[in-house]
Amino acid sequence: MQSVSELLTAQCREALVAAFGPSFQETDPLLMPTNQPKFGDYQANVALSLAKPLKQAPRAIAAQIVDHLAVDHLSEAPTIAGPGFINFKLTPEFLAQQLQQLQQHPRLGIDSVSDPQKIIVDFSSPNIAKEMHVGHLRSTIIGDSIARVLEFLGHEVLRLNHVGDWGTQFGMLITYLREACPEALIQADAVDLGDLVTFYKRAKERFDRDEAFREAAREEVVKLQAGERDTLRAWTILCDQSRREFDKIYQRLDIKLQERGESFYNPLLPNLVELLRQQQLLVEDQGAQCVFLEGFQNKAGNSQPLIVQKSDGGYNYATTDLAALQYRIQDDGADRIIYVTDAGQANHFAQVFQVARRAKLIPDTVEVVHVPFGLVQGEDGKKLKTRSGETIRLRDLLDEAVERARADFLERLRTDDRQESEAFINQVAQVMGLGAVKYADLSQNRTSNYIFSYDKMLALQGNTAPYMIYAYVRVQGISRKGNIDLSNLRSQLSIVLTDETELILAKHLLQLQDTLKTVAQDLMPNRLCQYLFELSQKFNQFYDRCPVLSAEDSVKASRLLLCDLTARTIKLGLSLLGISVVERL
RNA sequence: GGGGCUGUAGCUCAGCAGGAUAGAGCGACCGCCUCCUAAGCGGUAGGUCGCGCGUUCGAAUCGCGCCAGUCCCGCCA
Repeated sequence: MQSVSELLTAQCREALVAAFGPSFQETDPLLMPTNQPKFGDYQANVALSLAKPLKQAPRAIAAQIVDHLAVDHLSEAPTIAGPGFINFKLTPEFLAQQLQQLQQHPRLGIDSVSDPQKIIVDFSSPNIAKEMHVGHLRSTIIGDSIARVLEFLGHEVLRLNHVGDWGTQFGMLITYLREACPEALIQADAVDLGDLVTFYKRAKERFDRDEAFREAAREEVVKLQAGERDTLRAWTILCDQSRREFDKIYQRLDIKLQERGESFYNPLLPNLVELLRQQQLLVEDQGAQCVFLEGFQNKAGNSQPLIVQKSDGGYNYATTDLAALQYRIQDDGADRIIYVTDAGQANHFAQVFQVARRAKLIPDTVEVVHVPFGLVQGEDGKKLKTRSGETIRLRDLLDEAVERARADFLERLRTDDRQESEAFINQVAQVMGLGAVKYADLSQNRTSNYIFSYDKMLALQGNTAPYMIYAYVRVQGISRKGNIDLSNLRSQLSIVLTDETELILAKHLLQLQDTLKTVAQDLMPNRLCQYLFELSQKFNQFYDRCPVLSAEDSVKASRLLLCDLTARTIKLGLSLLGISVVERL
């Protein structure tokens, strides 16, 4: 379906052309929702911006546009207000007709895109032999939501988990384990992941202070890269073990993604360096193979290098990312590649993208984009560091969230003197707890930093997942109470919108498509959260003022329709955030 | 030294392809359950949109400069 704003925009375009000629075909009418009800529902600001080129007064321009507007099938007569705004107020009849269409549309009015793209979303990406912590939560949840939205819109999405399963860290860890815990290297599950993390920290300490250890670790890396049998087996065991732990988390969070770690690209690295050499981008400096960057300077004011091959012959993660980029474009056939990582890597990606462009690895038709998010900070405003040991483990965080939701729900049951089955209580706790965690993260503009707080993350009131789930449950309550099968509402029922809250709700229901398109373009799930929160607010106001079941038949029918559309929209919207609902509370 | 991000109400943040009187949640205070579940609804209080200059008919939004916080910057990822 065409959205209301698309319909109005199209009409404005036609009016512009009719009034001022074909050269205005591409002029954006600058249509947007009004910020105040007294100005109607939408406003077109184009008249003001045309004042200078047309050398006419904005209000006079607006008048000419209005003269050529044919919008009486959807709006009351447009008015010119203030310095030259054109205001539109949608008619109740039009809204009713649009709602009817929505009701019959299997995807709530959202058509699949006509030009599906192959899109890679690279997210989550924990490191092998480390535990997932709150820092991984943001990438995982934001990436998953972006993938869900793009999938729903009809794109072919490849969700890639670019796990850290290669490199110096393994040299350290394996070297350390050889002496501290050799059984971990030959036998699966000889130690658990928590112990591995401890070993990793100790290995890192040794690496930082012990020259001989450092040398041994490097040799181990060389063996790994050469595919030496012992080392490779140790590596495989470590990876398998970590993978099982990750999968538990992903299963719990209902996140699907395909693992393709750094090691996957390892065989491609020599060719990539060779390619850079052929492109004459490579410069040897102090034994390392470098590409000197444009626009990046070091302290001395000289051009900064991106090292693609170390002086010892090893490769860096920049090399891997370049190889991955090449593979994803040439072999996966990606049209758009999205990297969801913390903002601290902005420089890195800018550099990698620059070198890739200069090496002609990125055709003009392919979009590569870093989707950064702010750091997870402690209460002190400092970055939560893995090495500090104060990091909160992801699985503990999720446990805590579910436990709090459960305690809260039990308290409510006690207050209302209700009895419920254990299974039901568990389900509510699960949905509410995990929903709260995900929503807390997604509802923030991802670029801002995130000060970690259990209390804020797990709040169950206000702009939270439970608020929206509650609105959804209210609709299901009406359905149960009235014995009404909402999925079976008569499609030709008449709709009468009279109360202000009904009109406001109806208008908001019709904006889902605009919202999803924005999210797909800007990759900002918080816009969808904002939309759903406002929808729930508007529904609750409607619910407060407009009885449904006790209303007379014609009114009741259209109110049921509003309820059903609201519930379906909330359920769909939350699902695109990776959040599920319950049918009752 | 260079660069990224951030700075909006007591707190946490939306808004930033320029648009009419800057919004929400939490917290505070005052109301609303004989009526579809109050995880709800209504109301009050609370802001020199970090500071300055500029572009513009119009700037929280764009540009430049400054201040503050945070992160990154050659062989870790």
